[in-house]
Amino acid sequence: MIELAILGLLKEQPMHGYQLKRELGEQLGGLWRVSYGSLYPSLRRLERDGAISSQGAAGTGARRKTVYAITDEGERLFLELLQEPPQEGQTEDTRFRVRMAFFRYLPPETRVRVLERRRQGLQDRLAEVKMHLRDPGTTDSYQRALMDHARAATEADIAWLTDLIRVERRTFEITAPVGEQRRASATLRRKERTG
Amino acid sequence: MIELAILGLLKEQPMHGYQLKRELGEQLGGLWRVSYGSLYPSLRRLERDGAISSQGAAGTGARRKTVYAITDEGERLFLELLQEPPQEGQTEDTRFRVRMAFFRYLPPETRVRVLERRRQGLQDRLAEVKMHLRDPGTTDSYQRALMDHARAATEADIAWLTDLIRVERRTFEITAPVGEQRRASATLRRKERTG
DNA sequence: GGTCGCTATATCGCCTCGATATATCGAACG
DNA sequence: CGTTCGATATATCGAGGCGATATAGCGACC
Repeated sequence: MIELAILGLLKEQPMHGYQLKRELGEQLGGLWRVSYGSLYPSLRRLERDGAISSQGAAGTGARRKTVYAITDEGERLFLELLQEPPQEGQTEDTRFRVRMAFFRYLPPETRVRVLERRRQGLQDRLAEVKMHLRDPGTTDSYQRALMDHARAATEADIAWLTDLIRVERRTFEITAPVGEQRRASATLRRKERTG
Repeated sequence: MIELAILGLLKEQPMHGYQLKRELGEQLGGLWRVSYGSLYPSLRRLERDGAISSQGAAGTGARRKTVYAITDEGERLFLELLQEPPQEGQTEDTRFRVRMAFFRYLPPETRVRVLERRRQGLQDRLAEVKMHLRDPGTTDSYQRALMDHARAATEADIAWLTDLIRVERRTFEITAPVGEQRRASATLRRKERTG
């Protein structure tokens, strides 16, 4: 997940670690902040895997500024991570946010697919929460309040996504030529079963 | 955080690991699910620190059922963790949820204090998000949509908390005798400066 | 001229997580 | 009767995330 964010920023311009940390805070609107303990090991991994290249020097001592740039392999990896299916862990919320922050690099068709997968995930979660609310075993008022709030928040999230999807589809239909449009609609209709 | 949840469940009755994992999913309404990779090491730590005690046996081979029970030290630790000040990390949301699931073990006065600290944290976050929204540098429509959604969600959370606090205060004022009430109000007014 | 705070890289230990290994048990099936 | 399946139950592995902290050059300010 942090790899996706790093690659997304390096796609715009080469940067050094410290700068990446700041930008990650600003670009993503404080929605997520990385720690050095995650950042530097990730840079090592990415370089090891050939997704980024470093060119050190420029500055003495602690002012070294090891500048990292994205490679072709990195560009490929970026697009792969951007479309990756949801992993359904507890970090999935953050993962989705980071992905959406770089949506502009995906074609409208793929954007809609990612958004719909996310919505499906939330609908599953909503069903689960509702089931728990129906369970008469949970009598603790605070636990019920938590669940009810989770229900409301999830419903709001779903409504927001539905709106986004609608807007995205409209852009898509205006932009795409007729042939493209029909093929894309078929894809959209098919996706529910395959996911 | 997982320690708090384990202690909270063991407070009600002794349990073995597998049972704990199930209960954590049910009791907390699917708001959080623990993995074995977190559960068993945590049980080891808690036992090492004397917060829980295990009494193995009962069953042959893999059906051992190592039953864990909370100790006096565990009860002390539980209350300490339950009131612990916010750490402001990315896991703070989950931490708050787990804490609130065991609110019944805290006196109303302390509950209000925890809720208000949480609200203050969210207000800080809201201010940050709003600042980012005001920044004209962020032109990406998806990033702006994310921030605006974060704003709305945070505002909804704050409103929810405000409501909870109001209800909690009312319960408090009805329950507490006059002397208690005055002392408690002073504590509440003082808290902003000390935190 | 001292010290405060920002820039910058790096590492430590602890914890979390998903996956997986291992093994027992009851029920279901033919 | 055997066997196969799924639930119960404990445990560990490697990869990775996180907060704290170390180190050190640097400009600004009084």
